[in-house]
Amino acid sequence: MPVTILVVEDEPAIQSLIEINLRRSGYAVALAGDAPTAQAIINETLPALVLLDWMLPGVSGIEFARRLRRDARTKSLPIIMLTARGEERDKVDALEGGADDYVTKPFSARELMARIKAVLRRNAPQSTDDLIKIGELLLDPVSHRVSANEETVNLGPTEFRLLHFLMAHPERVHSRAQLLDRIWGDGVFVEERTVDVHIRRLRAALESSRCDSMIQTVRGTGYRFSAQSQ
Amino acid sequence: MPVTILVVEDEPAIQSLIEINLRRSGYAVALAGDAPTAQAIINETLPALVLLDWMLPGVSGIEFARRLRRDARTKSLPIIMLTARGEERDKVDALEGGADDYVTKPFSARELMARIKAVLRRNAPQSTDDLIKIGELLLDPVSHRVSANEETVNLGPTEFRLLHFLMAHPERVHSRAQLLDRIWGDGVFVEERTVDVHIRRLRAALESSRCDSMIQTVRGTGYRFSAQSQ
DNA sequence: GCGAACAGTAATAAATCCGTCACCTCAGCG
DNA sequence: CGCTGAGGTGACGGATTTATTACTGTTCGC
Repeated sequence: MPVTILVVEDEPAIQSLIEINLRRSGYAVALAGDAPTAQAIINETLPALVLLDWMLPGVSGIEFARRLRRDARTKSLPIIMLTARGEERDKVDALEGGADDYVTKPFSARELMARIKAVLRRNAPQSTDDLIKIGELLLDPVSHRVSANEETVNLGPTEFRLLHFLMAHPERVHSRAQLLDRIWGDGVFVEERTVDVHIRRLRAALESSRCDSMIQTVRGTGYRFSAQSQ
Repeated sequence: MPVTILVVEDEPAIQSLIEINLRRSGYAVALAGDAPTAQAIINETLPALVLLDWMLPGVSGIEFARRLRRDARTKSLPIIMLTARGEERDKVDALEGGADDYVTKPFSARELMARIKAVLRRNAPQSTDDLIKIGELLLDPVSHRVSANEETVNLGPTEFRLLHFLMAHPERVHSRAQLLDRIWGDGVFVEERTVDVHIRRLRAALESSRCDSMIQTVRGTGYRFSAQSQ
């Protein structure tokens, strides 16, 4: 059973470009030029992932994403946003609107495929007690231990939770707000910049094993944990 | 008797490397260089887990794994495969062949230990009357005795139960609440800080044999018993 | 009943950690 | 090139978490 990806994009050129690449990578593709069509397709058969253009005729992509998040059936349907270059606000809105990732146009086919794969992978059921190993970094939630290249990494409680979250959701940008929500908890009032400081402390702890490069800054948006450097 | 792990691996260097690490973590070890020997050992005494190299002379590891899965007596014997780096197909085959987990070579001792622990935890109750030896520490539930480096360690009743529990569940953080539940009993009302005091007393008793470092504090979470320092 | 051993509590000391702020750096842009 | 805003960095004071010690009451064997 092939994995189906729904592409919501109004420009035919881009649409078919994406379609070709998706098919070549072995995905089944569903196409929609606007939100209503997309909604109809989703009602019919739930795709594994939605590639969603920010600019859509009628209902905007971000609005559509929010709608999907509201509906229980599509609540956890992974969404990747396609945004125009440089529109920082778009990125922020996209992530806060519930997108799992975004890709800025013009994008490379390879990048898009990589992100799709990453999002699909991370959507696999993750029991929070499993060992996580990414690159040389090893995190064991059970013994509450982190090591890199055989060496123990010492972390404070917050840094540990931060790293755990990041490694459980790798290859994905997280806004500071999201990180605060997921790691600090819901009703906590802390400055967003506090995240920076903990990121800093985490990086410092990973520096000796050169793993600090896995924690990457996405300017204007947030942070990302990634195996591939930059 | 402690938990026995069967290592099936033809390279002597790797074999002994694994053996040393396993022993240090408190496991008993059985060694085999090929499938027939391994089979003989298994027929003799069922180990708690099998570490199985993918590349074996004669019968391949994967074939051996399948055979174990076919036999009723070894059907649910946990298997961890050792596969060569990067061979994705191997991993898939290994898991489909019935392995519970796999580790790619070259692997870190730490990772291997963590995975073994995880697999054992998944399908192992614990016989509470077995002799436990981890590092230099030896605890005998039957005679109610503890020794370290041949020297007897004197413990009060609560300290003994605490150490027993910790050694029965090593490499694992326990919150104070969990410890109170499991060691003091369910309906007991005691201050959580009391745990600290008993940990202190336990450490003090282990100090002379330098085993106190095995009882580790995990700030913000609880305590952990571990063979590896820090 | 007496003393030793032990458990639990509380008070105090010590060790870490946390959140902010101020200041610095640097990329992106006109 | 200089501006501007985002992120990096280092320091600090307060807050939290643990360690340690002392103390009290209890149990149990004798």
